This record gives sequence, structure tokens and C-alpha cells, in this order.
Amino acid sequence: MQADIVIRALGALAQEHRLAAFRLLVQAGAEGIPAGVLAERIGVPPSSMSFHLAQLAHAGLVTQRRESRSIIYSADYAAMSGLMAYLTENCCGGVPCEDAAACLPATNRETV
Amino acid sequence: MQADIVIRALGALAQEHRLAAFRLLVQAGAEGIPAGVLAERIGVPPSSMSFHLAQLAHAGLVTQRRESRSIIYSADYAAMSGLMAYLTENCCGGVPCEDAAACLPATNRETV
DNA sequence: ACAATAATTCCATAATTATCGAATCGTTGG
DNA sequence: CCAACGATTCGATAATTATGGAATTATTGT
Repeated sequence: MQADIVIRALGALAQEHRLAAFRLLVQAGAEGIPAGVLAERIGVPPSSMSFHLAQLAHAGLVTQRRESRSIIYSADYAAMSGLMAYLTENCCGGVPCEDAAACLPATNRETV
Repeated sequence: MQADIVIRALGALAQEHRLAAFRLLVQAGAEGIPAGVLAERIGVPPSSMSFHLAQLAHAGLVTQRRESRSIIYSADYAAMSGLMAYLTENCCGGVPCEDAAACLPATNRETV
């Protein structure tokens, strides 16, 4: 995972409505949620929701599928965990962490 | 952890230079890195670095301490793991995840 | 006290991002 | 085929964020 896509993903999540949408999708699981339902639950007009969902999709955080008239969005769990791994990569630079709990995803840390 | 601070943290990380700085700090561990060294390594003028470090500090992602003339920054691991926990909170809404690996920090999931 | 060093604040400018109404594009049922 | 529905794209405006030079604030050694 390269910095470029990570920045896009972080930027996508760093917005009130998009963060709310993503969390709803994370909780919804594989079933997903249609765009219109997201717009209604979050309280933004459809055109704004589309804009935000496009950002999330462009960052690879969500996938979409058409089902009849609706377009259904789902969270991409792999992208999310890749993002977290990137943030903690090589945490503490090999030195045993005092609070090892913080280095949770433990990408490069065999020492714990 | 509330949405407000999470958005600030994500926004702080969603920028090339700040992400680079934060990762250097994560790898540096408790020892930390002086502002000037960060500016030089990342290749931005001191005033820009100050601006970015202030953003990270305001988001609670880094702490700072003075040591003689230098101000030394360190990553706040607790804030980082709190951030990740927020993103995966109530992942898959109780339904057993197909790819459970993605729900790593496993905040609310006793079912796995 | 002074010069040098490390960092920050201030400020104007540039660039990016968000908002939402109106128009448009697929899909379905009658 | 057409009216209705769900969603997206377009476009103009508003708001936020990034940049970096110059001035300012701490700190140290002589």
C-alpha cells in the first residue's frame, strides 16, 4: 500500500458525513446499504451523498453494486485494515514498545 | 472517543507531509524527533513544518517537549489506537465476519 | 549583554474541498 | 412507450486548508 492511496483514504474519512456513512457501512457488513438510505439516515441531499460516496469509492474504501434501481454500497474491510497497517508500520522501529498494546496490528513486529 | 476528534485526527493524517512526519515519529518511538530534523528530512521550510506539527498536536496525535533549544515531538500511540478502534467499532454489526481478519482491533466483537 | 540557533506566529496568496439545486442517466412497472 | 423512481453529473458559490517569507519568541554559549 502506497502513501498516495493512504492519503486519499484518510482524506475520505476525515469528513463528518463520510465518516458517518463509512461507519454505517462497516456495521452493515456484506449486505450493504443503498445510496438513498444513507442520504436519508445521514441527513444530506442525494447529490451531496453521491459526491461523498464517490470520494469513498475513489479511495477504495467502499464498493458498489447495482440492484434494480438502487446502488448498494458496502465497506471494503481489506482496504480498512490495510490503512491501519500502514499507520503502524514498523512501529517503534524495532525497539520493544513500552505500551505494546498500541502497536496492535503489529505488521513488522516479531519482537512482541 | 467522539467523532469530532476522530475527524480532526484523520484530517491531520490526510496530508502528504503530515503523514510522513507522523510515520517517522511512530518509528522513532518514545525518543521522538526535533521539529527542525523533521522539516529537513521531509523537505519543507520550518514555518510549514510548524504549521503541520500544530495540526497533529491539535488532533492529539503527537506530544511535544522542550529540550534545550529544540522542541521534540513524539507520536501518541494511545491516540492512534483509539482512532483505529473507532473506525472498526461494532464491525459487521454482530454478524460473524466472513473475513474476520479485517476486524482486527475487535472492539465490540466477542463473537469471534 | 550579544550573537547564534531552534522554533513559532503572522500574513497574504494559492489551492483544494464542500454544498446543493437543476438537469441528466439507468431501471422498472403498467 | 412513458411516468416514476433512484442515483449521478454539472456548475456556480462558499468554505476550508496549504504555502512560505518575514518578523518574533525562547534558549544557550561566550
